[in-house]
Amino acid sequence: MPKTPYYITTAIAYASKKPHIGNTYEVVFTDAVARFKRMLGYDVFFLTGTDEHGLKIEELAKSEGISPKQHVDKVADEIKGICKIMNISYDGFIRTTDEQHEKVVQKIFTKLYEQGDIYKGSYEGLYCTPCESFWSASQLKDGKCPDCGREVTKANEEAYFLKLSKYQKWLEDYIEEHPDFIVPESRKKEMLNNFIKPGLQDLCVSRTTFTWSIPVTFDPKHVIYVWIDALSNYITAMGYDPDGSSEQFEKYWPCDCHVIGKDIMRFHSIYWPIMLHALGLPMPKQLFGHNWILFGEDKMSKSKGNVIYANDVVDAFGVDGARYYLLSEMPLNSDGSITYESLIEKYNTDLANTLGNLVNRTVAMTKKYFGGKIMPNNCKESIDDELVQKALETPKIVEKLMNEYRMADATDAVMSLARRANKYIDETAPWVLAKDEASKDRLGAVLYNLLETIRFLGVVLTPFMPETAEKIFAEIGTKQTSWDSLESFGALEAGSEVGEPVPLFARIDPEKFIEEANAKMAAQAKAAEAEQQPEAEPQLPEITIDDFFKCDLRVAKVVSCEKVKKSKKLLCLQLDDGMGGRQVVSGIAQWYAPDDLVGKKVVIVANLKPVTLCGVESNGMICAADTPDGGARVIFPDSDLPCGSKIH
RNA sequence: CGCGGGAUGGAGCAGUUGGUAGCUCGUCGGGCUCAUAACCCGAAGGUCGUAGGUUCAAGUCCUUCUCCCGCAACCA
Repeated sequence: MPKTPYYITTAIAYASKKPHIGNTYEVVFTDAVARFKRMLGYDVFFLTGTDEHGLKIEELAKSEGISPKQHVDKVADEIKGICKIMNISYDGFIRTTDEQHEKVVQKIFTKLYEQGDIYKGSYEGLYCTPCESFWSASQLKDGKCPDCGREVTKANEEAYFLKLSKYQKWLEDYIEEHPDFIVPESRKKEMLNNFIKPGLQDLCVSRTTFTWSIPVTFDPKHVIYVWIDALSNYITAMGYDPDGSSEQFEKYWPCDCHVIGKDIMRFHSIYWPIMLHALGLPMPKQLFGHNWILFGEDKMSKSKGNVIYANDVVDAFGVDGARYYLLSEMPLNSDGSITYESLIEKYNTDLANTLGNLVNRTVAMTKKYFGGKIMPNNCKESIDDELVQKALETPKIVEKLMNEYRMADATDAVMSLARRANKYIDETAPWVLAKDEASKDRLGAVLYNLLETIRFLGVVLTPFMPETAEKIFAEIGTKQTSWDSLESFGALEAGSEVGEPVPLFARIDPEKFIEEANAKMAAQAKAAEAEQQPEAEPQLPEITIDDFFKCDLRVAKVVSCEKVKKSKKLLCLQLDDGMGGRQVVSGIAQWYAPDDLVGKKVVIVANLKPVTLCGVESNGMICAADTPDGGARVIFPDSDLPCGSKIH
């Protein structure tokens, strides 16, 4: 009987810079699923890769003085390197600059155009001529181009659009009728309520403002903009072709699971299904949106110095230490958090103490009492039953949990068996048995049960920690490593020899480690700070003093201040401006509590045209300085300046 | 009232269809010595965010409120 195909993918990583450990989580997660499915006998294809086009990469390459291709080659190599050190068992690695991919994407684009799903229209926006860029109103800084600060003008750009509106109803019905299509459930509701039900806007799928992308065949001044290019990787990599697909594609499509971050759920649950539907292809069976791994409470960022890369963790904890941590720490319903404290704790308690020490002490006893030879189990006692029972049910539990993507619970189920085995050693006290020649048979049986349980552990751990599993098998001298071999207790080969007892995981001293890690983080933050200096904002074009005097800057006192309801960023301030008072709304709620500001003097732009924000009128602007980490700090003038003082 | 998720012993989490509240870590006490000062046992510690309601019975269902988080909107 042919094996059932199973096709699983990660999102392709944007090849702009080296991914950190949080980004690496996805590929490790997917790898565990892929390995697990292979063990169950599926014919698995596991695809990952890189997304290599776009303006950002074009610009990055320019600033580095290399070609975009050179840049993405470098980053793609880094990403492949990470896969290698994390022991990722992908079957395919697609790059969107692969010739085959580019060719097929062009065909897809053309096909959609010819059948009327893509049409030519115009893209309305605010255009900055020198930068050749379009901006939306909300991207503008003070009404000017956020890049160069110059005036923008209303302009139309010719562009191609994908008709999402046409398929809205179909998509809504499809998602409602297939409750397992988008998991977890909360993400599905998010998509449905926030995007689909309010109505889909046709999607702009081409650009003329940069060139580092795939040209539109029939209109080469346009390049294909991200979505059609990037999402198609899942089918082009498998050999899809509108003119006739490969056997491989026919075999594996539709995909069983797209593993993606929650941030790109939108593209995968809306654009992708509509594209596929328009192409006449079946839907992927499932989209799994995973959460993020944060550093403590924070997002990782270079300026905070808390960026952890895969190789940092691997250097200290080994591949499997890193894999185990990522897989076992992620909660179901919220973002996970990585800290060195929890990393060390998990490593020491689960891997070194519970699992590693179990293997070590068992093998050591086998050496000591039987010269390393595995004795047959011909002396059973009822006290063995509980251990045997637990060993037999563990693979079934893991299977169930893995099918629900509950990694943390699955790894815990494995550890639970290891703990039970440690307890069994206490219950049977082999060192007591060893003292009496008459209980030699029983001693052999006890060790057999332990070694067999360890074999179970090894097999069941394989998807999560493949390298450790291999070490375990070598240490207990078994060739019985298949999932099927866990059907019954006793497949371990009596008569064969165990290996040398080598510790699987060396314990780590938390205090010493954290001290070093903190020093490293501080150094990283400092380096990032230094690196950021040259990136100072370019000075704006010259103005005259008359231009400056158009701007009425005043000192004002904050009389009262409160948060704007329904808004996370806005504070509403009542000011004494020496001119009768006014109300100003400011987007600084993330950095200032209302009480921080009351009574303080601030600098305002007094003659700014009033606007309404979130339903609240704002007459002016509070002056604040940008901070390197993207925050803002309000400028406080001397408190003895009278309200209304003019500033120049 | 924009949409959705969450609030469970010191910490991090699990609790399927309502029926004595669990797990890991930490703490305290004890045991063991095969082992990586590892392992095993026991104990302390929770009125399951708040206020009501349904029920013989609610962490689990309904409603109110408070606080967190995600998405959307919003940084004049």
